[in-house]
Amino acid sequence: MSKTIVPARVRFAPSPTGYLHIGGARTALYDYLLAHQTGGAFVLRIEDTDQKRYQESSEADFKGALEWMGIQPDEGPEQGGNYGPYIQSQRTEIYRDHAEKLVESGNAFYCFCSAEKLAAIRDEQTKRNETPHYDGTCRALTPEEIAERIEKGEPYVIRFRAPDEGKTTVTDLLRGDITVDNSTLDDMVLIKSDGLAVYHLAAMVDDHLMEITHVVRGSEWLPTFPIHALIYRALGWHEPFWVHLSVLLKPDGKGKMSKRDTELAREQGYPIFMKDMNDMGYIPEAVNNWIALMGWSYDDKTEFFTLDDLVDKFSLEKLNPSPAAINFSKLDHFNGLHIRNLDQADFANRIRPWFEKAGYAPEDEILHQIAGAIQNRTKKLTEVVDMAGFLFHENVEISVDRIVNDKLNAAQAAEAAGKILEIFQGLPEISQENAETPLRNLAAEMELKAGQIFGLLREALAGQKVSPPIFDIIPIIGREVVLSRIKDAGDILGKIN
RNA sequence: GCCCCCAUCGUCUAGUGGCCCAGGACAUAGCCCUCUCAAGGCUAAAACCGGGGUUCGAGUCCCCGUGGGGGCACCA
Repeated sequence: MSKTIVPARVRFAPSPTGYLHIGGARTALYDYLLAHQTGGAFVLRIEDTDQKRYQESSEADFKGALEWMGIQPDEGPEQGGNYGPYIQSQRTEIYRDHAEKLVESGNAFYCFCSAEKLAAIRDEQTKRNETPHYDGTCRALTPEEIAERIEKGEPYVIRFRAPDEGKTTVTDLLRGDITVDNSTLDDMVLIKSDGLAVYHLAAMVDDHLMEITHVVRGSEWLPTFPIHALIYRALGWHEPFWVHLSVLLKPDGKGKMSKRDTELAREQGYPIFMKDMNDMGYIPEAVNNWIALMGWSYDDKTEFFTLDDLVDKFSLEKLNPSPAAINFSKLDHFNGLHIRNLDQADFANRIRPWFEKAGYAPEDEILHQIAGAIQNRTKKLTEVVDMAGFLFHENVEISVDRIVNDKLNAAQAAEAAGKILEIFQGLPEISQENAETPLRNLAAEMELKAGQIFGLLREALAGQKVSPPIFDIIPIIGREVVLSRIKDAGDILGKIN
């Protein structure tokens, strides 16, 4: 396996316009894996050149999400580094300088066309079934004209001058060479009339200046990829390795996640945003594993990976260029796997907040026992209170309907409860070893199935149809509670006829 | 409409010309285990988009078609 020998400097460069979602998290994860595998650096850069869409809360959300995933940046706004500042709004001058350089070399030009005019041109072109593109009006302006119009205070942008003849070939690590006709390339805006750079310039300048070796980004950048390479070349820079990740599709495979799908998923208990993962009962180990496998695979067998495994085994070569539909039921599966992989003390700590939120105050010893009883039956942490909350209750409310049926009437049930009570009272310690056989014998004696006795007991102790194993429950609630609950159940059943 | 990318079970995928009458996982169904629910074990059903090439031989290479996705902003 050819691993990247050179330490990779990789950047995760989100735009602070909302919450970090699964797709962004995947990019960040791959960035982290590549950086750590090669002993390079994982850089966080905030791309906030669009003040209209800016959301202040975003940066904290990204930070929190990465922290939760356990993938901290090595360099970034918070941790600093030798290539800062790491926030693009603080690098405006740098982009301007490079835009000027491109103008001087003839690779960019000033453009005074108004937004209205541009829109009109686009409408025309669309009507004629052409690809909307800049019509080149300002390409031939003389330096004098330009100086004059700037002097007059006319707003302007700086556009890249895309070549209009020939072809451009760029190389994506997953797809190989991609060649386009230069005639299909547009004169992209580099500097907006507000003086700020747009992505096409800012990201290229930063990637170069920050010595990024691998640009890992979503495939929505494929159409403008040639422009980006051309900007690098126009500046005389050596290109990084380009990796365009496949898009993540919604679960039915039809299109990428939209706002509506996001809400639908939420209603069904599935998270799209990383911030929701924890509240929805998912643990980061599982989420990382799950996310890593959407668009990447290791071999034909292995699917369970810890973060460390991933750092060790990740490789760009095994990335899959085709779009992948999100599969939430697989997330549930991985969550179960990773929960079971936790050691019991760790699991106990993870479930503690859930019981606390429900108003219980579990002692360490009790919590540890509960953990042992429910760990391998937990898929999402959201379930733990439903499964084990009754253990904290003063009393449980039994359902007679679940006990009494045409195979077992109330009188028999009451009798059975009484017998169970006698058996337990006669035992110095109620454990599986010394109680199971007597219970089974009781069932045989009463011509009942063992399941009926255990079902009755379960209802008496838990007030639930489903619960952890009875002999796991008993030591947790203790002998006194066990006896009194059985007695209560017997009393209730005894009053029915 | 134009440009670009992609194409193996319902879904995620293995497969880099013979090891593939295609392997694994999720989900689904059945069975076993079993005090319930899980977990675990076993089994079943389930795919190489179509057509042309190249080759002794194609899921694997090439072309065309079709389908899916992405993009076409002074957003990223």
